[in-house]
Amino acid sequence: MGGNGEAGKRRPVRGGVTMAAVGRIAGVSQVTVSRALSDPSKVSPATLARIRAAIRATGFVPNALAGALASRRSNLITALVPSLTNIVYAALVQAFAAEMRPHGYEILLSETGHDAASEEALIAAHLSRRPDAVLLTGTRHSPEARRMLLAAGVPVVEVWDITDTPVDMCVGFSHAEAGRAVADFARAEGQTRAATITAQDARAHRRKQAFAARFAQTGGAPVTEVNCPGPASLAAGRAALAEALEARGFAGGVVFCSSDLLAQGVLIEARARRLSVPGDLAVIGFGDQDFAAALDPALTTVRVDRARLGRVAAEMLLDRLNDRTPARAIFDLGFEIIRRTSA
Amino acid sequence: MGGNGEAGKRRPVRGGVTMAAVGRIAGVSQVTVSRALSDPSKVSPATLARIRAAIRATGFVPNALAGALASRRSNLITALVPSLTNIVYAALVQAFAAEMRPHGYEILLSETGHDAASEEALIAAHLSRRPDAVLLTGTRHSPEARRMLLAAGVPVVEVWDITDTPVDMCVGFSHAEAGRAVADFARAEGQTRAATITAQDARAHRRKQAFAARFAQTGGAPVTEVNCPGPASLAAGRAALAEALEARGFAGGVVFCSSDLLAQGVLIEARARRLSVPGDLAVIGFGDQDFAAALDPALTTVRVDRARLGRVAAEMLLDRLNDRTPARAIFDLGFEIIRRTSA
DNA sequence: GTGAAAGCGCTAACAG
DNA sequence: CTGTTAGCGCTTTCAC
Repeated sequence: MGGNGEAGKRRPVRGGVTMAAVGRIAGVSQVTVSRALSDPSKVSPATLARIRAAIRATGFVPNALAGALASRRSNLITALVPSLTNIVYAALVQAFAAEMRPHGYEILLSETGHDAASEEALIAAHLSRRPDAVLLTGTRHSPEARRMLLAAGVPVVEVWDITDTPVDMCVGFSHAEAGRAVADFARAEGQTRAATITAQDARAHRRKQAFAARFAQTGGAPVTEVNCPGPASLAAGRAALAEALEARGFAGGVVFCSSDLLAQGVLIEARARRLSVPGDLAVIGFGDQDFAAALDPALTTVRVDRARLGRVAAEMLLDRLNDRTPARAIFDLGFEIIRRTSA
Repeated sequence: MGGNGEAGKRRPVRGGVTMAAVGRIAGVSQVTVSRALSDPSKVSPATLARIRAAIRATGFVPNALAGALASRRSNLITALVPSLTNIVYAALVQAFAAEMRPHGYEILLSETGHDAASEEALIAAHLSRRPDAVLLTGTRHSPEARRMLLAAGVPVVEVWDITDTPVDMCVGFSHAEAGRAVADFARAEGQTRAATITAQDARAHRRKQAFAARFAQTGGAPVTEVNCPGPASLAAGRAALAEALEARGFAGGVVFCSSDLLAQGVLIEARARRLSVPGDLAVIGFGDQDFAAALDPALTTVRVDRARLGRVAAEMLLDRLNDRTPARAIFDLGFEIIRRTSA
């Protein structure tokens, strides 16, 4: 006992103190309480003090639902990402939220799970909350989704990819360009044979396709393409390398993985097979995650500035929200190949 | 040009179609539209068809703000986690959201950043959205935070830790117990010297303290405690081992890390120093992340079923939301030491 | 500096 | 099966 825990208790009364109640206690009308909260300078110091005391005494927490309904501003930003457990998207959201919160915006976050069909339903669900802005991952959306977004009339930013025809604005980089750049890098290293290991992710597949096409076009051998069934993981990377080597006739060369995690799995599998890296196997990851540089051998990979991506997305939205015109509506953030020792 | 991109366009009219407008088109009153949406069986097939046609024609998206205000149900769950980029919390939220979404609940997510002060402000901000339930990480909250939560009168579940005095309900495990169990494990292995490497995290510190106390109490040497300044990372793990070895007089034995990531860093640093694992250095992680089993040597660690944690938290909340009494308000999920080869 | 009145777009009774 | 009447708790506008 003791404490106010009361574990297991039933739910008490809901919906608490109102501005009207606070006003009654402070001896003012409800509007004055509203003003005290939204713009204290419009209220005399004396009444302000009484109102604040009443707020403290009652534990008043304003009802943002009512406020949003009346003002037509929800201070809510809706965000849709493929996965929360993928560090790439988590870091992006983290940076985005950190930028938006100081401006009074809260983030309503949902996972789409790489599933195009569910995105539409989620967008509808989110729009029903009347967000002030929307953040989406990727630039491929159903026509109906686009229609709803346009009809909602709110700023929209699509991240992690770029397109000439965003719903509103976009910030990211060209995945096809990235794939080609890696192919050129590998060819320049003198690689003639290549394999790709790709997790289930639309953008990863675009990188892979561009890589394979360019690699072959520039004189490399046809690329061995291994697709992992689920999300990226160490184990999937190990299994994929084993498959490439044993079942797909890949005899060594460069391996381009769709994520650093996959690449780490490849590194581990290579060590288990006594293959030298980068001698027998040159390994290239994607994402430049924290651990990439600390691996042994250090992982050569493609860096995308995820935190900057989140910040830029936030800035674009804030520009629109404050009726400023964003410097650019289509922002190519680019990428960078980080050469370390694995390739 | 082309497409409906119109990148850079100004914001069009906000606040869209209302139920009243839909009703006007369908030749019914606004309430009938409401009924058609909430319980189609209460509307005749003929009018239902007309209403649906009108909804499609107008692109009507219901205003959940107004609905929540009127019904006093927001279908919103508020969740507060220390960090989104920490896989431990991300996985928990993922499982939790997956369980809640089919029941019509959306998740408003915020990061507290291990900062107790900001938690209070965030709780207030979240409560202003009138959530139907609240999920919090950890069981240590300011008195004011507890007061607000209690006053809100909504179900609350605290996760990732347990206490006898939850605000409402909790599900997790005892971090002190976990620390002691690891100490016992290490002592049983014949370890007499130990070091801890701990990231900045209140619960990690509780595990460490319990570990150190138990290790010494059972005859082990005083424990070398290294605290990392920031969040866990591979690099931090490497640096911490170096510090223990070079500056803190740790001469080998068992190393208990507050996360698998840190442990992986230790493994890498050990290899770089030509220390054998588990011979010179026995390494124990925490979390049993995906990669733990795939490392070489495979990492001995403490497993906590994060997905189950999320599911159980959701079930507890759903019980309350449906006026059922949860089977238990305090749920000890336990943990398990997974013995692999690193210790 | 303060208040009264009128909604925001919906749900919840209560009639018919 | 359908409509009418009241709000939900705020912000906005216009008075004083």
